[in-house]
Amino acid sequence: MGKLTLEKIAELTGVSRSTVSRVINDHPNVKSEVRERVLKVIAQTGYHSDPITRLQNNHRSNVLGLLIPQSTQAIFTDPYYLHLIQGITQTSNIFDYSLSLFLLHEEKEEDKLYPRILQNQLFDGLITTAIPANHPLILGLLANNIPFVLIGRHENPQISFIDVDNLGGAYTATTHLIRTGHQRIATIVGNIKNTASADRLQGYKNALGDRGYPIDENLIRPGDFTEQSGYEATQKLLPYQPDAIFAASDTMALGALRALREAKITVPNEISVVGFDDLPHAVNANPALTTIRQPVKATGNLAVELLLDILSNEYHPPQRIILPTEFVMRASTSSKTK
Amino acid sequence: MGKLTLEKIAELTGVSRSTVSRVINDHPNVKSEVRERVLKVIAQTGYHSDPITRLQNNHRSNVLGLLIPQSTQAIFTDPYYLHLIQGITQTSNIFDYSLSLFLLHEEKEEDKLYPRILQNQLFDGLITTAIPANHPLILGLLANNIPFVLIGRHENPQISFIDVDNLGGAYTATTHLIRTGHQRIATIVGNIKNTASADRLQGYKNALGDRGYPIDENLIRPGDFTEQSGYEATQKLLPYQPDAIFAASDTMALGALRALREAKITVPNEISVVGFDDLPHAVNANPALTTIRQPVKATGNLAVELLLDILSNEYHPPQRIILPTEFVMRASTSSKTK
DNA sequence: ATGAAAGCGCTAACAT
DNA sequence: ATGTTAGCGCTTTCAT
Repeated sequence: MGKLTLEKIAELTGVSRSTVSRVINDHPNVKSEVRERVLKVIAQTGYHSDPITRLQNNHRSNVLGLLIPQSTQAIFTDPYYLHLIQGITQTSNIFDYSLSLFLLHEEKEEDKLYPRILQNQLFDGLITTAIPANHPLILGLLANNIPFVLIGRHENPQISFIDVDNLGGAYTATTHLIRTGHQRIATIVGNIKNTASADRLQGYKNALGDRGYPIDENLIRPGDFTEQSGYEATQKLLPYQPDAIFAASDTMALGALRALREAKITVPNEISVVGFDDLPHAVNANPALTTIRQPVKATGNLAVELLLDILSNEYHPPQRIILPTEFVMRASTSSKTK
Repeated sequence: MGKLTLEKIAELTGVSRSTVSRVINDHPNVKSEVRERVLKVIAQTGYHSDPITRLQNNHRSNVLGLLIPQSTQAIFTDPYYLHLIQGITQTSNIFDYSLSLFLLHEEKEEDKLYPRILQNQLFDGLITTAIPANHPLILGLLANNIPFVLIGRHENPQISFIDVDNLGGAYTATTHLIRTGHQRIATIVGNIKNTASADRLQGYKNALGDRGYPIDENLIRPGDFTEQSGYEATQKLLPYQPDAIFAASDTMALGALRALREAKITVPNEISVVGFDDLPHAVNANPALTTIRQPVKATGNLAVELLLDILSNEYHPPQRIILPTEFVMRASTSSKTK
């Protein structure tokens, strides 16, 4: 038996290919009686139109791509991504899109993957994260007219993105530390390729500046969002005697707590620690972490909705969405003002 | 300017479409001088053949699908999958295939995803894990002639799979415990949907049986590969006074250690503990875990190679690959025979 | 409302 | 070695 094609269905129903095609695509111009007949034959035969040909003609695959430009190792060990991906997966499935996660074993494989992503039109739109501004992939996506949304802000006004208020969150955290009487507030910065890191650092600086506090470069240490980097940064901070540490992620804050524990420095009595994210491990930390909560899963949900919105509209002005953060006070901070 | 097509390239070069097509597909029958000219024009224009049309004609997308029928939550918190996926990603990239991971937010979304996977011919072959025998997806893959390999053995002789010697590994672990004088050897079983769990349990039983030891159902406890399940299973085992516990995964063994620590039972003096996997957290455990090492990453590597082999051969008898395990002795077991 | 026919961009069988 | 032609399965004008 030959493959079941639109043509066969047409033959069996006694109509033309065009009519069958119209039925499949929900075109209005089909007499309902004819539509019924066609649908019945389709059901009986178990016909499915060839997805590749449909893709060729309709430019719709019902697949969304997700690219996180990090090694799988880095992605899978970062609870932020876990939650983000969950949000993205959830909403994709709700809207009947498959999600396809492109994975890199090592970051340097980017060079091979990106051209493939740009060429392969096997997904309808792409979600991507943490890409440096003016990264070639971004330019390629724009040049090839591939619909995409970024997670993380971007200067380019043509680009739709969704981000959280990193600046405001960091500002709030730092201000709280100032208000509660801390004098030497240090910060551990995240991966600098990430705009979120830059924003959190800027929020920290703004808060200090607005209150007339000096910005001491010795109290600013680089990290890369890993626990280990928080640990090491803290060790390097200790000689400068900070009385508070604002870490740009909970995971790094956990590293800070470990370093302080080893140095026999009590938290929050001697040093207050604030994190960022409020992922589940923040509340399980010892002491439970004061942190800035960002809506990670909602970010993923909204990224998909935004992308689908772009896909469904012929005309789509770029959208820039910034989600708010919340300050969550737990046990790792105390007041020095009494 | 219109879209760059094969036809345009032909025109610009002064040859026919067929010739250009032959150049692109590395057909032998092209005079090398002509080939050069065509390639030059292609390079100059930046032409890329339409991937969708190529897919339609060649049935090759250079994309491999990966489906792990678990929630993203379960996948991302299981170090086994992390390593497996790394292996798969690595080899895919080496062979210039993109890897596309299909994700489920909740397991019940399977019903929606599977039909899409079966229809969408957007990948050349699929790798899948831990699927119960005669799962509808398996039947669908067979019925639709979609090339796939399973990670984990399967009865059906048409199916190619790659697995590790779970039976032998469990047998070795249990035999070692017997040889070192343990009398009441308990086991914590993994997720029963998984053939690996069944095999490890069977290996345990075989070892006991072969040495004339009784099989005591009280010493066999179900788990689901999570740390928590190992913890709970151990608590339920304690009343039956085991002197050794063989856990079907390191993660569950870690849970066992935690339960024993809380119960003030010393390992390995009072109870010996053996895990399975030898993922990095095994050696970092306290005490370091005696375990059965399985080559997780190699499993992923080989799964891809096997799949690519199937894709490249017109005739491909199903292959069944079983990788060996190794017994790794560390500090969580001791001898009772002195 | 329906059908005929052209077209999508490519491959491959068939000529020469 | 190269060109001509048909064909893939569908959508979409353009007729009627």
